[in-house]
Amino acid sequence: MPELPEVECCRRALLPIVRGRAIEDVKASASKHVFLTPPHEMARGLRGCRITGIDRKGKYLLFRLSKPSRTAQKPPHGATLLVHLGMTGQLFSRAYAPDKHVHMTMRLAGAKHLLYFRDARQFGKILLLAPKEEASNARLEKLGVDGLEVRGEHLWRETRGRAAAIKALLLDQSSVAGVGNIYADEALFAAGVRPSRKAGRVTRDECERLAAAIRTVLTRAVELGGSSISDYIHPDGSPGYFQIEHRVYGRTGRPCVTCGAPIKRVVIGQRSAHWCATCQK
DNA sequence: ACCGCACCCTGAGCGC
DNA sequence: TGCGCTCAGGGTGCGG
Repeated sequence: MPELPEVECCRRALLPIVRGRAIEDVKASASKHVFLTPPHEMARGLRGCRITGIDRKGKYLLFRLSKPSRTAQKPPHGATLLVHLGMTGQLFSRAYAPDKHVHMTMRLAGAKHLLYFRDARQFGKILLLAPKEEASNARLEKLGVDGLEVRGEHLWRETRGRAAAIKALLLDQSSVAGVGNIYADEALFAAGVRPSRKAGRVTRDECERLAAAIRTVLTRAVELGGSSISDYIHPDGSPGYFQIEHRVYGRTGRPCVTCGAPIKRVVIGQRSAHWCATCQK
């Protein structure tokens, strides 16, 4: 499911459902792939915590937790539940009959439905961070500038001297965090830059256009609720609509919306890249 | 430091 | 129906 817009939509939809609620019970599967914190430890650590908020960093969701202290003082607990949705991860809270792909179920005090984490391919990750671990967490530490805030100057610095394709660099979360395959293709089209261009050959002017395109595309996608292709749906089960505005992604062979030439597809960095040979230089 | 590739896992869709 | 193949929005880790 998840690039930045889908993760952000998930965050916004879940926030009013979970904020302020206590976690009464947790059920965890035995998946070694999904649980970076062992399931037992995860369940034990979460039980009794209150969810105070949800932040997002790139494609990660950070559930902020506090634990009522038995001693009268109340220093913030500060633990964080880190969730990455991978390719097929879903977080949702609605009437649902769990199947074999559900890896974690949380019962929240006073909530209408259970909160589910489901992931068929198990590329998603769940991790519990102790209060002081977030700052030193390698996964979070390596994330670059968030896609919604990327500037041309940043892209210019990141791309200098780089021989890899610009698309490969956009997919690298340590340069720009949150951009994935769909939005990289869409942003490159909007900026008129071929995905295969060596990053180091992208001009200063194009870096400005590309950064602006990334921000615009991501912002618009968030407004439309993300792209619902394959199995991405909102926490309440409703779809997003940005796929209607895809101009190159998934449109191989169909006419370019600008010039009519057939959209091409090539593989870059083990991922398919979609682009227009006329409009993108 | 950087780059390209193999790999992790399951399901859907296609041609035969 | 079933088989074998390709494809899928993610990231990590390795050798060169």
